[in-house]
Amino acid sequence: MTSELDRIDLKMLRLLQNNGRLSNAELAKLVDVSAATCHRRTQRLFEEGYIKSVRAMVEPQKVDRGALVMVGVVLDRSTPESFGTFEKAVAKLNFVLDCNLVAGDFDYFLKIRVRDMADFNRIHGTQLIALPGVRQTRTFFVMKEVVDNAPLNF
Amino acid sequence: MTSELDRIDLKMLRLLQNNGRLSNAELAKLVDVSAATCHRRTQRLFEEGYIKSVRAMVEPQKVDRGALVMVGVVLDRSTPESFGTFEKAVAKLNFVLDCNLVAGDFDYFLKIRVRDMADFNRIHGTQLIALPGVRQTRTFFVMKEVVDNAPLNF
DNA sequence: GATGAAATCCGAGTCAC
DNA sequence: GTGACTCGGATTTCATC
Repeated sequence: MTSELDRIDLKMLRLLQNNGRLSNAELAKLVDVSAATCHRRTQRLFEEGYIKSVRAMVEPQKVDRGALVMVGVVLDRSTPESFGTFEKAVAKLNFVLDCNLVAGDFDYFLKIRVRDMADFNRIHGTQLIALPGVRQTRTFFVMKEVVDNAPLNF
Repeated sequence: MTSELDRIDLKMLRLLQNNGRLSNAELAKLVDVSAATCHRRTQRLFEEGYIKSVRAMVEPQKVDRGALVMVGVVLDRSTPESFGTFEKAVAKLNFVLDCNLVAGDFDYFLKIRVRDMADFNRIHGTQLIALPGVRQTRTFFVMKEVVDNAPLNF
């Protein structure tokens, strides 16, 4: 059963979001509870799904994925089957970081990371416009990343 | 000095990206090196900036930030000062997860997380259109998150 | 139900090689 | 790069409230 989070749980979540490598002992000191209690509470945050995962944030430039592109997609038809087919296909593309169904001028917005513009153009021509049901795409090259993946505020 | 990554380093990066809680001992087994070697290599990945940080991924719905919104922004003027002022102001808004300067019909794209639509409307009226130099904004409410923050493929 | 103290166990970090 | 050793933290037990 998922019960409420108290002030200590929230503080732990914020601390772990900003530094997932905190040891249990360190975290316990920061939130002023015993190591045993801290351990139990952390377990609960995982078990009850408050923390989905802990992830090392890899620097994209360092692994040759320095180009970020936003792509707006419009589908041919707005049927549930059409959406479903498109979504299944997109989920397999590992260069797609985000894919969101939106209300407005586009059906979907994609956030994509690739090596460079040439790489994107190749992928666009071979994989994006080839996605099922795509009528048109609009590409927005990112010229500067001002804020990238900021921690969640809560 | 930043030298190249070999096959083992890359494998470690991928493993840590998918599970930042892996202990050094576990990681060492997975990449088939001794714990001491694994430890030194991991240190290097941090020191040389391959891993920016390790983050607990908090489930937005669980902390009352279930609404995701993409916002396209157009500025009044396209001067460096105008961009700089806008960017400084945006960086202070803790509900902004991403902010990217793009080429195309908009100047910036923002990715925003809030409690709900009512919350967004309040924020839009009081904080977004009030950002320095904003001529217009276009809001795309996210109706379904198909892929959210997928791990980087490299 | 929750907690913290203590006891055990295991891994991190450091050493020599 | 490996293996060993030491020390500190992770995890469990248990008494207590």
